[in-house]
Amino acid sequence: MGSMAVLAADETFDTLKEKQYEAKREIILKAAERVFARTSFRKASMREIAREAGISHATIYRYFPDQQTLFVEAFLRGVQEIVRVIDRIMEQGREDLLEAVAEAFVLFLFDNDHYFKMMSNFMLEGEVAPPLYDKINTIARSLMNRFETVLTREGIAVPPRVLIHSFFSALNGILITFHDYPGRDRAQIRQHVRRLARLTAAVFKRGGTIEQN
Amino acid sequence: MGSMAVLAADETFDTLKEKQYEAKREIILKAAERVFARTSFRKASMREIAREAGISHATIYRYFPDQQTLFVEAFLRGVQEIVRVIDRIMEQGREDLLEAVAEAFVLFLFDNDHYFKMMSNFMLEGEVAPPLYDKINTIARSLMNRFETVLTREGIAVPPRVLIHSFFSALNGILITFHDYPGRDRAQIRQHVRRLARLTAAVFKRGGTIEQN
DNA sequence: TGTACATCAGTGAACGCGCGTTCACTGATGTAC
DNA sequence: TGTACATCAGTGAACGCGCGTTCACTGATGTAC
Repeated sequence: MGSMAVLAADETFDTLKEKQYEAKREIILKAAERVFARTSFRKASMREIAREAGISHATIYRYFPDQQTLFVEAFLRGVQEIVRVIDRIMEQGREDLLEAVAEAFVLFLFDNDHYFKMMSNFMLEGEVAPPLYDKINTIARSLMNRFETVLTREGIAVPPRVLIHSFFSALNGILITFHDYPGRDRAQIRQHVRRLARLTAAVFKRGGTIEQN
Repeated sequence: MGSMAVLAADETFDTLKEKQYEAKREIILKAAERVFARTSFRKASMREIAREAGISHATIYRYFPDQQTLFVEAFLRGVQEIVRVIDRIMEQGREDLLEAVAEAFVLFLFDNDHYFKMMSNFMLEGEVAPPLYDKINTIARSLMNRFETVLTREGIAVPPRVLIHSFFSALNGILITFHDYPGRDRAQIRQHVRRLARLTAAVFKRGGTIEQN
């Protein structure tokens, strides 16, 4: 809607048509995300996504060649947001920067846990086309660059790549390990995950200056 | 075969029959594990497991009520081994105990990576019957107890539960994050995972004495 | 020892389901004259 | 302005597949007399 209200000066029928095409893709992607969030991405079927978008399931194939492409695109859209979230935190220049970044990272993926599930799935099953692979890696790398920046600010002079990897891994591990902590409700788990992320950050701050072995 | 060769003194036809029944279950479970290892547990079908065991797929249902039960039982058998592996290391009483334990844990799950996949799946999808849940938790808890013991030996007096959780998470995270490190072959990834595990152990040793925040 | 019967492990065929994807068609919109 | 035609987004129905599970049956083995 919003994108249609304002027309650029050089708008032509063709560019408008293109925009409409994009807008429709967008609608399908959003519908997919809603279905992922509601159930699990593993159970999300083309039929249900279509129902959510208010169209026939056959229509989806006018906009996406197949299911995998649709899923991957939805995933990438969402997960890129995380870099923006972290950048916002880094601009604040707070005392407990590493803790804050760790917390933000972990809570984002906890609150949007279908992204984390999809990520885990891609990482574990690993049957993804190379271009997707590259995109995922680009995101991962830009995350790790940010971790590196913060760790450096924390006084760990040029932390070795392996240390960044360990830290990144540790945060991912919290999410997978406590995703379904038994006997606790979601709010409690969230709190626990938050605490673990901050603790992990503190541990790496303290213990991060390591001689190679 | 081996189990049939020696008969106990009080063997009866009934106990023998029972043993045969158990032996057949065992054969199916082993076949399942082989199929998991060869492909992915997600693609393992009842038909393929039956083929691997040299029986009809209908026969499996004489020994297991359904697929989920079979999978879970195969998983539990395998994954319990990890506690034994770690105990063996702890008995050695070496200098770098925490590193060695971390390495053993991570390499076991790397080399038997279908267990890790199944574990992740159970944790993430979380639709498992309560009794299974209890068993998984029992294993997880006994692992964490061992980590606690080692961390204590390392001089971290009574490490708080959250610290153990963080450490355990960190190791799991290494496995999921670098499961499919792009552009490296399996041997290289194994080496990297090993290094990360040892580094993580070192970081937690150094940075583990933390005031609560 | 021999015979009729019962049991039950093992099985191939079939059921039923949900799914991703394709097909053949419709009808609204745009285009040419 | 009106008419014949072309395009193409959108669709319901149908295809084909693989799967978990069940069914009805077989035939080997054990049991009773």
